[in-house]
Amino acid sequence: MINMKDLAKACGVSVATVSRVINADPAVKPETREKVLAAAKRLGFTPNLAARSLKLAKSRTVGIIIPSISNQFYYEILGYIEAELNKRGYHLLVSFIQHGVTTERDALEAMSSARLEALILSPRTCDNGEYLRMLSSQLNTKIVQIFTAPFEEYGSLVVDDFYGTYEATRYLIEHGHRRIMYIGGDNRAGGYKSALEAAGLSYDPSLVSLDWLLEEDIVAEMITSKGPTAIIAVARQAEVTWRALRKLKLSVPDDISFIAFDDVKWVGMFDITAIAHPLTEIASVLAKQLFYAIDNPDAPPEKTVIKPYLIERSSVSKIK
Amino acid sequence: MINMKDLAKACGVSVATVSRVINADPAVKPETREKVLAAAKRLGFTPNLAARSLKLAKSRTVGIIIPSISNQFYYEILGYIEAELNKRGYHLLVSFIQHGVTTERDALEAMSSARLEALILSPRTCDNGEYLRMLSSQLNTKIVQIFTAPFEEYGSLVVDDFYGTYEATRYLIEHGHRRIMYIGGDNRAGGYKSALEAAGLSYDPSLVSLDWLLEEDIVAEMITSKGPTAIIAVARQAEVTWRALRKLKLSVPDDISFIAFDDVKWVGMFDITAIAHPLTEIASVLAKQLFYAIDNPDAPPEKTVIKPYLIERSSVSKIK
DNA sequence: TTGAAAGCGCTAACAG
DNA sequence: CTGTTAGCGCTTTCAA
Repeated sequence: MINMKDLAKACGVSVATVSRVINADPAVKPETREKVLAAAKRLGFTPNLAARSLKLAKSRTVGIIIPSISNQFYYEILGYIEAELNKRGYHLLVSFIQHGVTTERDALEAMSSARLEALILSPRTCDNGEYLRMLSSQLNTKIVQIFTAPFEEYGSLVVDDFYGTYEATRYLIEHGHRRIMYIGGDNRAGGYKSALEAAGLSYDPSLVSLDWLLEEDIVAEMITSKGPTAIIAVARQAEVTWRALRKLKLSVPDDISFIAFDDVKWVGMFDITAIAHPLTEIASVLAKQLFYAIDNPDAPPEKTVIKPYLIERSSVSKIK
Repeated sequence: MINMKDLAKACGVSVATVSRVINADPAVKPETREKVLAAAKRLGFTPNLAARSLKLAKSRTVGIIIPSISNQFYYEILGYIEAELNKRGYHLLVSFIQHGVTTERDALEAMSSARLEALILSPRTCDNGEYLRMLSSQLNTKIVQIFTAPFEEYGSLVVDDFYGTYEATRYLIEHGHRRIMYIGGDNRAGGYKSALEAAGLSYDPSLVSLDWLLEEDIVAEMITSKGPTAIIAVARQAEVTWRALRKLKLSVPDDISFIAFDDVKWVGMFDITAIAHPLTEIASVLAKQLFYAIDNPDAPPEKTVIKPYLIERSSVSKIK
């Protein structure tokens, strides 16, 4: 591969000059610039990232660790982020957590040799705090937590789950529902309770399941025994619940109303009212936050909370 | 950040020895190895990828360019591939093509400075042939085409679409269907025709649409006017067709049978019989092919064709 | 406006 | 078994 030395020779200038041209240093005589640029194009010169990284101690690379769950969003965000990075000449290094195959720690270790300028991840726990601290302090990698943010000391971008569940519940109440079942995580249950309270309804714990590994049959059983008029179900549980509804041959929204938290493809295909994450907003805020952190190494970490919103479709009926 | 020199000093050995230990060179006295390894762990040493890449003229990095369409598969494959790369200490650099934002060319240019050892992509056309040739010859990047393979000269891994459509058609015929509609791309239409012929049925062009940008209403119109007993629809068209069926209030499989080409999430949720790509197989073959090409730079490019398979669900009825 | 030269962290001869 | 050393391609200071 052709390098700066070759290019310099071909142009009859020094490597220093070539470097200046490639890096758009204005202190180069226009004619020289033209000459070098032309030769670079003709010879197909591409600067060697490794050499540059080594010299500058900066990789122009951002890493992202994708957890096995919540795939959907990550994927959609990925493309957007990469486009933003691209604009600034940055690269995107991706690492996955695969249940039973790779852990977050593996991903972190894999990433660390790349001397990332920033790292996007969704830490489930504080387990790798020490490692992250090392990345952050030793390698100067800016950490941005997304969706989940167990660490106080790093930047974060999370969705207001409380608000989302609150909205879903409020919407159902507004439509006349009183016996509303909630099947989801603990973190979002608060919004459910809160909306009930706000409407002067009592909270019935038997209408709530916080079990993450819930099975179809159990949900079906819960539905038959408790007889809710509406259900809010989150993420994977939404899928399980939907299957349960089909198994029970309950028609939505005639027999029962349904709201899914997380507007994924199948939810739309079934015309299910959903709480959605504004993905492009998330991605754009993420990109902004990322570069801000990179450009201002000493600024305190930014923390953003983004509100989800309800997409009204046809899975909720009005009860008089 | 701590480097080999620091580590060497801390252990009272030379950088060469440290390098040997880090690279698992067996020619190091066990005690020395232990000492270095312990210090490396204690001090949190991570080899600098940039320096190594520069020195070895190898990046231990594989790139993948993700086209805006056919997202689903890419995403599922991504995680798998990355796991394989990880096992060998390789990294995965990802670039996206975004309609109206980034072109394949942009992605290629972004990637080229990373000195990839291999590049996975789905070239739609031969447009960037020259650039790929440069990557391949100058940077020694091994090119692997996936799903589409317009270039003869590089390795490829494609799915036998002909076979998939053939199987779907055969399956429907076996179930007694005679008026089968096909809505999909030109490339897969052959299998449809072929299966009809094999069954002694005549090919009716009015039952076929090869329009990639088909609209729901047009499909609905086609269905009403032609009255097929079964439909095979591909990828995005499957979605459009499904919506059309719902709009027509046709019940599947009672009123009409349906097979989707590409087993994506929603297809499963609707319990639709589908032609599926064996994603884990694709990913594992891809990984194998990738490393084979990297490890054997002079071997001729491998070309693999993978057969899709039919997942029997409940969207096809038997006609007597 | 340009060039010479040092050095980023690592690997791999080569020498011992 | 271990150390010395050159050099990968680039940026940047200093000097001209």
